[in-house]
Amino acid sequence: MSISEENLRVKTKDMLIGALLRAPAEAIHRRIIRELNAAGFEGLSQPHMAVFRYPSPDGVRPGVLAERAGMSKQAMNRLLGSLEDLGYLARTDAPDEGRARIVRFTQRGHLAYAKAIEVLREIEREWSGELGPKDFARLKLLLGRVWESPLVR
Amino acid sequence: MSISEENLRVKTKDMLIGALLRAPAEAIHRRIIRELNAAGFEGLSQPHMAVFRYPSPDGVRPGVLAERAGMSKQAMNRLLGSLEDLGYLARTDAPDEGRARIVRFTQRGHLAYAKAIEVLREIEREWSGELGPKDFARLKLLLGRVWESPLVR
DNA sequence: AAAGAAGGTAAACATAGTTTACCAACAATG
DNA sequence: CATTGTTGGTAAACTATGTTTACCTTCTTT
Repeated sequence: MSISEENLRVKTKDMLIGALLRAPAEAIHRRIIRELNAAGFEGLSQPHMAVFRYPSPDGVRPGVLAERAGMSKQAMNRLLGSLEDLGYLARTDAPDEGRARIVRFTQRGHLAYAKAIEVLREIEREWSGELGPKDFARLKLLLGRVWESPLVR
Repeated sequence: MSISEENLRVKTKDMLIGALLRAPAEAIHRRIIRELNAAGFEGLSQPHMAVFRYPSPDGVRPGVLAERAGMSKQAMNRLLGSLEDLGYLARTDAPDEGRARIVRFTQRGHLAYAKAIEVLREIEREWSGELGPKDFARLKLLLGRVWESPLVR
């Protein structure tokens, strides 16, 4: 190993939970966008992922999506307009609920969302191969416990 | 539990690794910015975190930081200019290395970075309390193995 | 010496978000 | 039952943050 490589190599032992979560989360994020585009779902970019993510936006009101994504209703509404133009979803009137609207996937939207899930499952297979199925299951279980706790709120 | 609450509640079992990593990573990210600002390190915002994160930018060239952050050298250079104006760092000439420059924390920069680490350690204590020390250690160990693997590249 | 590569910087531009402002539908209240 | 307030949504102006394009300086190569 060269001196520069040794200097660049990072010490996992010193790493705190922030970086340990951030790095793989970002890598996954980028990969999903890349593979969606490659699979013919063009036009989808980073910001759109605030909509195309768990839990599914299908059947949900715009304001709720804005809150989930931690952004203003106006910003979310623009994203929705953009995704509508790209043919992934439609905003329909909610019957009997005042001015409320409801976001619905189009056929194309359903396909794109399914593709994203497919990519994620492939990533899970890779991780499972690297860590071993038992340890990967453990990892998911632990992260699930974090999610269910008040820590993430 | 009301009907609407039940509908909103999310099923951890169904969650894929993307959401399981993303949600806590984002929560931690926001909290660090909030607590840094509250501790008197004002002006620091989301984009600055591309610099203020592991591994430390201290002693590193701007181009390397750009690559680490996955952004253009120009965008990084602006961030660095902003952080320089805020008094957190300085770009100094690198001796005997052509046009190269080196990023150095100021006193204030060192203090802010130390504060961020302190917040992270507090978060780790909280997680450790929630999961139990053993399971939290396991979680970090597993994430460390992911980091060391080619999965994150 | 000339050409090219590496590192950095600057300005124009595009994108994506917030702020401000407004409209429509329903609920509550006198 | 008219007025007021609340909720949900939308539009436009503004702000920030990033990329693209272009250029400068220093060092290396030929």
